[in-house]
Amino acid sequence: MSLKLYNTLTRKIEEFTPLQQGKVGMYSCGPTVYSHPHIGNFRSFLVADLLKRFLEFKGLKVTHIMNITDVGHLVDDADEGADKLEEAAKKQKKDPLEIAKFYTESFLEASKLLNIKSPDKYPKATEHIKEMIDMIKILVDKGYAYVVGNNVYYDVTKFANYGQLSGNTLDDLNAGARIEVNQEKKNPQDFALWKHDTKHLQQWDSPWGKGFPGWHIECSAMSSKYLGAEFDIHTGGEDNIFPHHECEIAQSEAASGKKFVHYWLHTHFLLFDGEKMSKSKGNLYTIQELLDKGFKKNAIRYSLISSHYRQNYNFTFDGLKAAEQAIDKIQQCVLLLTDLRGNKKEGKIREQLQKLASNCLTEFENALSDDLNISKALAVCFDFIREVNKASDMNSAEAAVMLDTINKIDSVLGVLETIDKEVPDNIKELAEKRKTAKLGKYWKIADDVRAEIMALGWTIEDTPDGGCRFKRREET
RNA sequence: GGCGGCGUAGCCAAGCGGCCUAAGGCGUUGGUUUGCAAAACCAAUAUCCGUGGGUUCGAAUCCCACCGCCGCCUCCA
Repeated sequence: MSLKLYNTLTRKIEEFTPLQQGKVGMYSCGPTVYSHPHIGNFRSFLVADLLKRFLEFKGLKVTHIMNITDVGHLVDDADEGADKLEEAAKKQKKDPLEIAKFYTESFLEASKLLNIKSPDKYPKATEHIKEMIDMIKILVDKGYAYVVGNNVYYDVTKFANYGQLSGNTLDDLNAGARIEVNQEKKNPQDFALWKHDTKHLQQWDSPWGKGFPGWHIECSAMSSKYLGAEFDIHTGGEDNIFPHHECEIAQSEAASGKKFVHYWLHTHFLLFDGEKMSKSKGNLYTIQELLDKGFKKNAIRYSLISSHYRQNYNFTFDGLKAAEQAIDKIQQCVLLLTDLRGNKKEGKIREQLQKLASNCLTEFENALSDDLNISKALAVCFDFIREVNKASDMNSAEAAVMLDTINKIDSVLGVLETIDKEVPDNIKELAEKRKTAKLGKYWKIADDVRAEIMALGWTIEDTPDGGCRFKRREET
């Protein structure tokens, strides 16, 4: 089944056709590294990860780029004031790059915990100033941008399609203007490509004097450098639609004369307990804070990807607990299958089971092909698991097929732990002790030993064949 | 003010005109299994999809009105 995606640009669900057969170029707006990223940021990054993994599941070769913004966007409006990185730098009395480095590491660490596949490149804004300047020069040469003193602005009236992505018209924007008009600009909506400000800590030389780049140009410059002027997919949070992505389109298409991005995907905001997350409400949790509360990292991942990306998902602690249980259910099935596969029970793969597995994968793919219908995909997964649990008479070849199916599903979901087979000797000894007690029907002793094993952080479960299975109650 | 979305069981959440006497997960209750557990399996947990109208042979799904909630509109993923 072909992939269908909702394209913000056309406001329609469209069939996805890559520019080059079998290959996909994908750009995701990454973090601005001035603070620890929170779960809301990560929902957007996880949606990009889910999409990328699914494209790969379908056999496409994905080139994925995610920028790291280490030169700040401006705090107030696009024209005045300090930028966020600079503010953090001043507050902490540190160099902006030091701040950026610190939070970049925090971001990368959390990404790793959430099992986000590393993009092919994480380009940094400060390492692409030259590319940005080159693009600004082109825009000035072509007449889309104008220079006023040491500043360069983009003239939005020169770009006919300005507003196409967000649905804003210049008239609407004029009417709703909430900020004071900068006298230098020809039109209130014109945005800065290059700014001069002697107070700014980060400054670079340019044809227009010392200054720093505007806050949209980096994505235009870096995406074209790594993916070409025209590419397939661009992802980001819903708030990026305007002005950021609108301005990106204006810059990129004006500079190259080509269509910029074919499919725009925007993840809606996460709510926490039904409310918008914000600093003032104190509900902007970071990954580390949730781990500190005892939640598991894959439960966080599961929770954040388990609802549709174009829906405001309501994130709750209860939801996180439910996610832990759901993952356990899959994990438990993997344990069962691993045992069955190792049982050396010979036999052919029964047609009925072969079909169960292949149907599961087909339906899973169909579900996600429908604009990433993850709820449906998870339902397929759990239906499959129920059937597998019922077929406990499987031979090892059959178990291997089922295991393979779950692993393929998890190549997209990315929530399973690799099963740690290393059971410590002391746990094994206790298990032996319990077994002996059980054989002698000394139930009290057997139960005490089980409690002891529990206290050591392991769970012991008896299997029907008289053996037992260990599970470590994982720390996060 | 402009634009957009949502309201489905105790909770989360699919379904978007007939296969719905409404998926799936979590939770709860009962049962099977077990020495007891755990896990698993079975069954029950919405006769109905915010409210009121309408269209239709047929609506959770389309239209209208109303109520409630939420998001975006140059800080934000």
